[in-house]
Amino acid sequence: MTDRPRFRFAPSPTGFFHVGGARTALFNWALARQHGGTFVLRIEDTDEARNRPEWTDGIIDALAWIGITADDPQFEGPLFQSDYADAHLAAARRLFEEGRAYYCDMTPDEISARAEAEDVTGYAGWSRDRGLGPAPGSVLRFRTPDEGATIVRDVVRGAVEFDNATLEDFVLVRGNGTPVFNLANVVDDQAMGITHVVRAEEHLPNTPKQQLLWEALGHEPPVWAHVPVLVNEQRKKLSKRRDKVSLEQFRDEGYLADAMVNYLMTLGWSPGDDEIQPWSMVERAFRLEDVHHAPAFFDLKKLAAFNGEYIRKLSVDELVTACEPWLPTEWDRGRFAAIAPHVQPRLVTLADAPGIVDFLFLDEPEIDEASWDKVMNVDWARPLLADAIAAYEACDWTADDLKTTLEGVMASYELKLGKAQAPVRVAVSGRTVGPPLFESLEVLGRDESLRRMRVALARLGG
RNA sequence: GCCCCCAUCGUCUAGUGGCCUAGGACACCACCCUUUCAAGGUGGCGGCACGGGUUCGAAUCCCGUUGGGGGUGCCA
Repeated sequence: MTDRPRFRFAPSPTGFFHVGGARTALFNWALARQHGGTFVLRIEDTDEARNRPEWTDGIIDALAWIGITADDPQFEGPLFQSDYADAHLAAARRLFEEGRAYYCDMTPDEISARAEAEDVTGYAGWSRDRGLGPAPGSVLRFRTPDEGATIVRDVVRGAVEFDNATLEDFVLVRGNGTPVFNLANVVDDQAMGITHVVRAEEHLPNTPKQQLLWEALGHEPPVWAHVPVLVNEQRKKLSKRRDKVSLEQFRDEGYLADAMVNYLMTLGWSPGDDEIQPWSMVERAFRLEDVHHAPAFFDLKKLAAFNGEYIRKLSVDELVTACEPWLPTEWDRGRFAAIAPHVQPRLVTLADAPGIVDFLFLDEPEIDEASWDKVMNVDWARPLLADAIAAYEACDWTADDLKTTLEGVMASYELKLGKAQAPVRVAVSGRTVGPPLFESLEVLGRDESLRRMRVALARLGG
């Protein structure tokens, strides 16, 4: 690798940050870090994006969330494609003057008509020798070589050969005078001193054209690397329409950045037998050469498993802090902290937290009728509840004591603790499932717990 | 149609000619633990797409087939 490699990440703003883009960014970031290089953020802005600066801010925020922070010395940007418009046109002019490109005044309709008539696919260089000059409505086309092959040396795929005869004379500048993606892209990369282009595989077919442009413009092509795309369960490229692809959405649903980053890095690459690895390790171990070649399924279930694991690794303090955005403002923070150790192993996402312990904060528990019917429709439910209330009135109100006391009560019913705790649980929480009962009671407090139990008893006709 | 890429358990992957009776992770199943639900522990199920070569030996190399995907814009 060159001394100070420069990697570029070139998203086009769309109002959300694609998880596939996040992975590509991470790959570039790891490389830049381990080689002391630079991560260049180039915004490939369009007219629409130019009018929406918040889209660019969104990209920067999303990158920051996954640890790629704009104030890091190895981060450069954002740079905007639109700022290089003059350079794009200057390059086009130069290509024309040097005979590497030519003007064509055929309309798309004329082209398809002639292609059909001559039974060829696409544009067959019909204006190559017409000596046309620039004119309104005319496009500038690149004169691709007729013979030989363009060989793209790709770090992950090896040498990929494209027969030049199959490369048509592609458009460089549109009829309205604006440069096309391939031209702008190459000119920008050159202007920004990019040495490594690491991007998704969908760009591979564009690469021979871009490589030809690099050479025509007098530069050595960069190091290319095309990483596999992310696909859905139907093995199709992840699409915004039908797949959950927005990084912001995962963030807002309570996925941890560390979990997301770790999971994303296992798509197309593996850190070894232990997949749960901190970024500090991943950053050192990642190798483009080791990237897998086949598309990878973005598996929400595995992401969820990673997230749960990362949540369980948090200290209780960290967990409480992390949950903050999802907690109703009126909830007592001390009370949440007290029960937090017991919600921790039950979380898939941080957003799940409130739903698990809401009964500790509500004035009245929300009684799930199905749970009530299931648990209370036994003849021993009412007497056991009555006995429990009586025994609890004289109890120390610690989780241990609450458990021992209930065990004393249930002895006369010949019940196991699993059964005996059910009516109490439903009386207090309204549900059959939830955090450990006695710890919950301790946190809820004597008065409120007993009150709820009495309400339940009354409903049972006691 | 044409061009390009790809192919190991359901999924993500390890594997670079003998360490492979193919390893790990997620999911799934069973059991253990247990205060419900989780978490945790143990075990299990499950794969080299197919056909030809090359080689003493192939998941690994070559060819073909089949199957997926991507690209084929005056989109990016």
